[in-house]
Amino acid sequence: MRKGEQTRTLILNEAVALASQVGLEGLSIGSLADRLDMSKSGLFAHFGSKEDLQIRTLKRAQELFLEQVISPALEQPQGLPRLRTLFSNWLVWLESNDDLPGGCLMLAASAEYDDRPGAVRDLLVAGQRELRGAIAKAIRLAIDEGHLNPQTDPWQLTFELFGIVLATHHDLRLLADARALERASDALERLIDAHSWVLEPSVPAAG
Amino acid sequence: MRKGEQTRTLILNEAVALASQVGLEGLSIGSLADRLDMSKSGLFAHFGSKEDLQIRTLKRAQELFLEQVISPALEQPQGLPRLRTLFSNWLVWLESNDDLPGGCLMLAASAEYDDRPGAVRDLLVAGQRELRGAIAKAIRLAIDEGHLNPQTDPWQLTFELFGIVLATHHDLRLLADARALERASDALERLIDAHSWVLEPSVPAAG
DNA sequence: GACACGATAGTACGAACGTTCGTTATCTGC
DNA sequence: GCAGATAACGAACGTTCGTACTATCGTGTC
Repeated sequence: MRKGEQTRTLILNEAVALASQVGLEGLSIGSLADRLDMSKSGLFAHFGSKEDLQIRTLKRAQELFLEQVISPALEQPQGLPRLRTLFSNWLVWLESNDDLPGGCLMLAASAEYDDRPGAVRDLLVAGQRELRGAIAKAIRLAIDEGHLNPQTDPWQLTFELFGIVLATHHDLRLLADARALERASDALERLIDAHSWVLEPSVPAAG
Repeated sequence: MRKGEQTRTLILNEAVALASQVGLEGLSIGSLADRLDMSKSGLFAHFGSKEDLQIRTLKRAQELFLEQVISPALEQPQGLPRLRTLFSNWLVWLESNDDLPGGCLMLAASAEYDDRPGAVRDLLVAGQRELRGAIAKAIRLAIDEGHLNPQTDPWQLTFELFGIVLATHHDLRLLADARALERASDALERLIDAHSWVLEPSVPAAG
């Protein structure tokens, strides 16, 4: 009973790494077995189907994200500190190659499955909804703490923050441009500035 | 000679549509032939290899992007009008299902190939560099026209603008959330505001 | 109208895919 | 240390993949 779960975890960790590079669809049972010096059938026995393997792999990645990005942020005080920690953890998650040599698996899978209905897509949507909710909540708390302007729309700010993360991931991965991290930080600060308390609203010259 | 190019164009248009849904890697010659009521071998004869098909498909999509997004924007006067047109054309491109029922092929392919070296990836990188350059140039012209603050970093603003587009694509595709378009517009306006001329810098209450 | 050539179809191939099977090896609880 | 359960194996299934070779069809030209 114990040995089974042990190797299953081993398999899933390798699956997360491999899928981050070739995608959840490109993840093949044969190549995964080769990487682990296992037989194809021996590996397959741990999962009823390929879809099951894909789902468990995705869930494992979501678990890692929770451990490495969300949870540490929740230990920070409410408001901007928590929000900033969340963001910087997220950037580390994007560039860290320890568990995900091919970048964030959820982002890769989102692009891969946005037009493929099924359990994998449903899981992605659920995870994304949860994540957006968590960010919006953190923003709401920052408003409550007086760190952000109460006119701030949490969902709008969440949207824009997510956009920065996406652009960072894109530039890090496709363009291999490390400046993306600095750009992301700058963008975050400008975003926070724009939603901070102001004595006088800014006055455009023309308009 | 003429018939060949004609059907090749037909094939590529269908390939763009199919690849936007299943990805350039998921694009298979057999299924593409079925869709066009052609034989696999007859279709294959038009392309020396699958990679060639993938590359031509991607180039066709880049062509469409140029026609539908970039070129119309260049007909607008320099500065913010051109920048706004570029952006709104881009949003239409994202949601329009005429040519790309599965969303922007370049964005999908970028996620798919960011870890697969080869000609496809090289083409993606080149296209992305070109696009970023075009946006940055439009921003520079907006600065020259006095529409934007001369302290604006064109590359930074390009990065953030691209992030909004990515977030919009993500929300439209994965979450099927049409509000993304409004969020994108709001985000763009805030971004422009932040880089417009101001009489007095905004003063945060705390800091 | 026949010829030539490009365009399409047909067939076959080796490899890889996910999956199932029966068997063997290894672990675990008594 | 034995018995039963679990884990891993190797082989084979049918299907699909990309690709190659050959034959037929359609079209444009003299």
